[in-house]
This record gives sequence, C-alpha cells and structure tokens, in this order.
Amino acid sequence: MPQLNGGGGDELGANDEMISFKDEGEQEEKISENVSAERDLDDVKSSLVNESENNSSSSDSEQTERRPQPRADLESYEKAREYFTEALRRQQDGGFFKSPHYPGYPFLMIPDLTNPYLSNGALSPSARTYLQMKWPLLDVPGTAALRDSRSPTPGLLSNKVPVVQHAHMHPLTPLITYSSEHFSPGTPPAHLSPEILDPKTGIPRTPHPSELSPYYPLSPGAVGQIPHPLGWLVPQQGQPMYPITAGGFRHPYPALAMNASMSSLVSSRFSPHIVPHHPHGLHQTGIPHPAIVSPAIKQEPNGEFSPAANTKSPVPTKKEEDKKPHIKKPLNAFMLYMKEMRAKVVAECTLKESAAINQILGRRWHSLSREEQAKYYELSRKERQLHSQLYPGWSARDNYGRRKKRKRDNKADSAPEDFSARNKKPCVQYLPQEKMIDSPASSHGSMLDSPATPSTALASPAAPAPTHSEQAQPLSLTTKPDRHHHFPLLSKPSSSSSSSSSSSSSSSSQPSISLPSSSSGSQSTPPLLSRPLPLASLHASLLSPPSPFHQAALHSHHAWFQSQPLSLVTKSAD
DNA sequence: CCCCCTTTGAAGTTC
DNA sequence: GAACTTCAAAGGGGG
Repeated sequence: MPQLNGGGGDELGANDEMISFKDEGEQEEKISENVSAERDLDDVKSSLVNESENNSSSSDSEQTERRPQPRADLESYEKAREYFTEALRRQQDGGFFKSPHYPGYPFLMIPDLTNPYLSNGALSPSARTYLQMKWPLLDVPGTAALRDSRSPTPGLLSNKVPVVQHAHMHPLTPLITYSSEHFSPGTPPAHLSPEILDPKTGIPRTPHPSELSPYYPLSPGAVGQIPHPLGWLVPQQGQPMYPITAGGFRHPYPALAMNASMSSLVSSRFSPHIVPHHPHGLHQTGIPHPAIVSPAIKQEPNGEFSPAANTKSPVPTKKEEDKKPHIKKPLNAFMLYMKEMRAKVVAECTLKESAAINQILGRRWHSLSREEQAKYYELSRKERQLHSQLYPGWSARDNYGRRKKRKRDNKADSAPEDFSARNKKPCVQYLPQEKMIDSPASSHGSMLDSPATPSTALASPAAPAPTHSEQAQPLSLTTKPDRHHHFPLLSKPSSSSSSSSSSSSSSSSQPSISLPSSSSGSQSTPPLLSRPLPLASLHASLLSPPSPFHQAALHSHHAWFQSQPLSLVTKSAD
C-alpha cells in the first residue's frame, strides 16, 4: 500500500483501498453473516459495527508526499480524531445512514482544531494535512499546499479548517465528520467560502497548486487558504461540534481563535485538563488542545519531542516540559475502531467500564471482516503518515516515560487469573466460548474469508490478514481468565502476559498465521504475525447466528452502502 | 488523586 | 531478528 514508503507512492494505496468498498455489495451477504459473529456480544451491539465501518473511509488518497514541515501544528491531529469520533457518534445516532455517500468526502477538515497528537494546540497546517491524510478520501484537490502551510494567507488561513463540509461524510471519516445535524451539510458558510469550493465535493479548497498532492488536498498550506472553518464548525446552533481548539489557530490568525462556543466544545470533548490555557506552553494562542497532555503529565526527563521540529531547548526543564507539547502517538487501527465504536457499545450495553467495553470491542474487532478492518488499518496508516509529516522528528520514544509504568507483571504471578472475573457486567453474556473458528466460512467474509485468497489478501493490504487466526479469544468478558489460555502469548505478552506466558499456550496453537502475506508489503502491515491472530473473531462469528436485529441493521447498512459510490478499501485487487 | 484494568497495534528497547 | 515493553483511548473501579 501506499504508505509512506517512499513517499511517493502512496497513492497507490489509495486506489486499492478504495476499491474494496465496492464490494460491499457482496459484503452484504458476508456481512450478514458476519454479523452473526458479533452476536456474541450481544446481539445488539453488533449492528453498529458495520455501519461504522462502512463508513470508514479510507479513501485513500493519500498523498504521499510527506513534507516535513509541519510540526507546528500538531493539534489538529487529535482534534481531528475526536471530531471524527464524534461525528461518528452523531451519525450513528442520528442519521447515520442518512448520509449518503462519500462521494466527495466531505470531510470537513477540521481545522486544526484539535490536533490529536499534539498536546498543545497549535494549529497547524499540517494538521490539516494530517487529517486529510487520515481521511484521504477527501478529494480535495487542492491540497497541495501542505507544506508550507504556514504561509497562510491571512485571510484564509485560518487555519485550519478546511472544513469541508460535506453533507455526507465518508463513513470512516466519521471521525471527522460533522454530523449533519449540526450543520447542514450543504450549506457552506458564506463567510467561509471565499475560496473555492470544490465542485465535486463542495468543499472549499484553495486553489490548488498542482503541486499539491491530490491526496491531501487540504494541505496545510492549503489550509490556510481555506476559509475559516470555524464558521462551519460553529454553527449557529451553538453547539460546536467540533471542538476547535483554540490552539488550532495559530497566532497568525488569532482572531479566529475559537470562540467561546468552540472552546467549550473542545473542552467538553476533550479532556478537561487540556483546556486550560497554558500560560506558556501552549500555543501562542494559548488555546489548549484536547490532545494535549498537559504538563501535568508526568514527564520524563527528557522529553523533547520532536527534535527536529522544535526549537525547544534541549534540555527541558520542568517548565519546558510543560511546554512541550506532548505529541501523542498516532492511533492504530484498533484504537480508531474503538473510538468509533465505543459509544455504540456503551449505548448498547449497560457496561460502563472501559475495560469491559474494550473487551467487547476487541471481540468485535476480530469479527470484523477483512475489509472492514482494512479500512481501519488504512486509516491508521494514513494517520501515521500524517503524523510523521507533521512531526517529522517525533518518535514514539519521546513519549516513553510519560506515564508511569505499570507494572503488570504481577499479574501473572499472582494469580493465575482469577477467574473471579473482576467485573463483569451485564453485557457480556455473550461470550460463550467459542471455540471454533474460523473458518472462513464463517460466513461472513470477514477477514477470514480467505486467508489464502489472494484477493483477500490483497484486499486489504493494509489489513492484516491475520485475523483469521485468532483463535481464541475467549471473549468472555466476564471471565477473563481465559485470555491467557487462549492467547498465551503470542508475541505480545506484553502487559499482561508477562508471567502469564507461562501458560502459554495451550491452545494457541497457531501463533501466527501466516497469511500469505497479506502483507502486501507494505506498509502497514498488519500485524499478523506476531500476535495470534484473531481467531476469536472467527469464533464469534461462528458462534452466533446473526440476530435479526443485526441483519436488519446490516441490510440497511448495506443498502446504504451500496448506494454509495465510493469505494474505500482496497480490496480491489483482486 | 492517580493508577489499574482491558483491548489491539505500532514502535521502541533489549537481548 | 525475536522477545519484550510502552503508549495510544477510555472511563469505572479501587487504593
């Protein structure tokens, strides 16, 4: 796939990916079946999943070019994420289906509002880029500007917000998306628009230089050009959907800085602490970024983050630490999925504990079809790309130590897992033990479909094909004990496993499946290997028959999907 | 108030 | 290069 690899070619990926969605039609069938799998969780929950996924976008268009400059605006990234998330939720809530297609990917770009990654809010053009990358789908042609975004035009720039609003967002994009509710899609804000709207998408974009990569239309630079997003964001309605963080706007356009409403959003959405303006740390604007971790974080001694970019002095003092924005890691595919789906799961179940919910989400994740997962992998890949572009010097290592280390080792020793199951909440009934697996047949085409199948593999390049394997997840929330058993360890013992590993294995058997590679090489390969594959998913699917509910949902979903023009995932390959 | 828990994945570190 | 460790999100639970 496209990945970053060399830069250039990302595009490829894009295409591929997109394609896949097309299949969705087919998927329907599959899906339905898939659905069954989910059932386990509860029937209910499952339905949602599909939707969201469908949405996912990935269009791919990412640009390959990576330009390093951006560091400045980190914020946007996170914000964007959140936006997406919210958007999803909203969509889900409300008209999820309503929106029809992706066609242009309406993404809005969120202004830098939040840069997800950065803690502080600066807005960066790049952020936009980032977003776009994330959601490549955006068609905005004009992207190009990215790089220099900084040079914003004064007027336009605003930064950020490119919001492109579109009525429809890309499914995946949800992240970004705004819900239609909040804004009407169609209407572009007058004020915003000075720029040009993309005919296709309707998204405002700047005139793009040819330079810009198609993929990321909104490049940072472009961003600047874009009319002020906020307008969009902040609908008259008052609620700002998107938290724009002030941070987002860099000084250059202070004026834009979020207005109260926006900020409120932000704050609400984002963690509170973030909000506070930082005296020093934050952007000049002082706008806090949601993502930003405030200084509070315990930091480590050195924290410099992006070395490259930052000017910060090498030795960070505490103060500096504070200042330094904590650039968060880009979210991986699963995390993206979690963000999207968490709300649904929570709504469906009574469980509130994140740990329990996450278990459910983990299961669902496994039950997703390959294509679906591929979407997320693709998104995450793009995020990583963006992130790297935005923060060229950043390394995951920069964040090490911020958090206290947890010591999980114990677990292992201590007890063998208590079956007591810590918590279990209601939702979880499902969990039957499934055992089974996987067969691709599982019906849904979930990932599993065919591991071997070339097409599948291709399908999601990004995706990990692996899923198949997963064997075992116990799924049972309640009983977590299994976990170890099932997955003894595969490679990632990590946290939990530490000791557990001992148990290893039992079942696991297949530690890694090797799919033929789905890896496609590229990029992001999915993980297949090291961890056990998610057989669980398979199990799940097998286990439960699809509930009517699901199916219904699926159908609608599918239908919707079919109608949609777009294609997300790559599957094309075939 | 802060860490734990829990999930998967990516990236880092260690051996 | 395999194995292991951290962190990413999230939010109730518990110390």
